[in-house]
Amino acid sequence: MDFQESKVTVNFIQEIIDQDKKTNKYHGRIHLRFPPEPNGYLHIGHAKSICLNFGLAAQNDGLCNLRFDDTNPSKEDVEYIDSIINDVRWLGFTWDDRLFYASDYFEKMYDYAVRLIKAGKAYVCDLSPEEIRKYRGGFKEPGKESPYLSRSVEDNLDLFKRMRAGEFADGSRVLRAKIDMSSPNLNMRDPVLYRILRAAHHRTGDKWCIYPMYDYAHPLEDYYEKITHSVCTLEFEDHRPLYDWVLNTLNLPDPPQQIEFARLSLTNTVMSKRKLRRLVEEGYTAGWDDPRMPTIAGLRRRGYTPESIQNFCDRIGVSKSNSMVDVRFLEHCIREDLNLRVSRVMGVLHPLKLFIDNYPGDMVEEMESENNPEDPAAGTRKIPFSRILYIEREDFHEDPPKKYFRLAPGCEVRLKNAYIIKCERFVRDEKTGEIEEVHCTYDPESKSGKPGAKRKVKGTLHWVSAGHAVKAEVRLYDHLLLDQNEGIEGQEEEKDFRKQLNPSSLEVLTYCLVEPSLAGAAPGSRYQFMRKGYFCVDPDSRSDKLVFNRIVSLRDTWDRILKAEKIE
RNA sequence: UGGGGCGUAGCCAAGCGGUAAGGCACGGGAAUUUGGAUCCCGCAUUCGAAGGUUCGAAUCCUUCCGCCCCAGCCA
Repeated sequence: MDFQESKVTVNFIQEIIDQDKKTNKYHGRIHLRFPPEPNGYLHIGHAKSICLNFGLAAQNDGLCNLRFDDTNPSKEDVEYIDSIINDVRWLGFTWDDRLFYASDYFEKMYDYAVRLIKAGKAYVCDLSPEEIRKYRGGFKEPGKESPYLSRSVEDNLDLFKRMRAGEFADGSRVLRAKIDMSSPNLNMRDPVLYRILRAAHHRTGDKWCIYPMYDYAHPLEDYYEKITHSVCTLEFEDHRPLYDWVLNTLNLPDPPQQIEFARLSLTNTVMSKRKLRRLVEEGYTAGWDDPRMPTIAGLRRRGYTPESIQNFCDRIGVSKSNSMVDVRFLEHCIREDLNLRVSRVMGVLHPLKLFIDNYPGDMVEEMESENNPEDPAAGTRKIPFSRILYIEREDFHEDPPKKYFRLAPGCEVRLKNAYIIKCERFVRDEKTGEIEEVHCTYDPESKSGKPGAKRKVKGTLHWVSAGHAVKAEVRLYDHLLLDQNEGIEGQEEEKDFRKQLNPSSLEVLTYCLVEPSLAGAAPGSRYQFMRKGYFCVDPDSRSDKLVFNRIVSLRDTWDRILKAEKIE
């Protein structure tokens, strides 16, 4: 009997859903939403939320909406709407016709505010922003009631209508909830529901000059869309009583419930919008889609697959404890994915010329190579081999360190899918002292596939044929931050942020040589450069100038041995 | 020292009164025409700490300690 591996992930939110299904809360319906504010680009932290919400919906036969929480026109822009839609779709999620905007509900929300006023639960307050702050009190002192608290319903109705009509200046009045100025939860001290803000909205234009605040708008948006489980991040925990207050005070049936989880933090990575913006605006990175950025756009350009990101998000788990996930786990996820699906090719990043002195100068052989040892169906291809080759500079050592099993004088090594060669001598540039050429002889009997190839040789090198190789630029990326920890959000000094930046997060290699099968490789296509890592053709790539991004290196045991010895 | 949360290995994270899953990282080994992938093996006598309840506690109770969030007309 063949059990289908169930893909249901259980976390504390799923447990709540299970319970709600059992009690038939919401009549068995499960409906979630991903509600970004269109004020920036999506990043891997948003991906966690996207995968959570859409994933929970999918595994519960529910639905998940995409909704723009566009209640603050002064910070928002259509540019972001487009990028967010594109990114969520790229990640692999669909919302059918359920793309919504909070701004579509402005009229309804206004009516509900009128209801609150009529119920004596909201009032227009003329206090200035500074006065409101003073009246709010502090953590230890209770707040004071607004002098405008006891305005009549009629006056409030009139004033609110005139706020909407544009009779008052920005900031001169607000609509406030009438709750409790002495609440230990500052969010309940008569929070602002509506403010006057003359800013052109990207969707409603100048139709409105008052805009609802998040705490008032969000529960209503959820209610209008018949959301059942409103998942958000931990910092909104304190707002939940207010979320519930709005719904309960308006006496709305089947009120959605807010559930909070911990946002994602990644080691060696910046995640706050503010810092991401600084990276772009101060020119540390080339833009929002710079392959070093943890934005969806950056990861996409870097070469990450949507599947690997989804898998990562599914596997890190969901909880309420602030956590810092090791970025190496993300790297593991992309390696794991690409290992199975991507073709192996040979590319030399730091070329060193190698002559096979006993190989005929006019001969070219086509060497057969498996495209992917993990996937026989990927087939094979031919790679030209000739007398003059290039190998990786680090694959030759005139005086090899111990445990080194690559090329060195007098030593034998195998050229992948070709011959076993022996190093006879090398040529050094007199002026620079740099090694310019390595001369070898080959064993004609050792051609790959032939019986003579069966000999044990300690190392295998990748190579390209000098006369056939294609030039390429390769961009190597490293973590944005040197530190494992991002640093406490908002606490660190400006200069500390700069100090944390990795000065060598980008290394551009302008003269690399790749095998000829890569000529004309399309932007977005991914390969494994054998022994080096996974690479993706950048959009900057042209047919006459290939450009590759290194997605992630291969695990490098040799590198670890070297580092371990350095420490000893 | 007001309120709301959170503490299980280096990092995530299961666990829901019956004797510490899994993954990443790390270490060792096998095999290998990628020092990749794969495969084995190891990696918490203990769950922030101390008391208590219980035959039995990471799970229940008490106290303490540590960390995070909140005083926008941002979300």
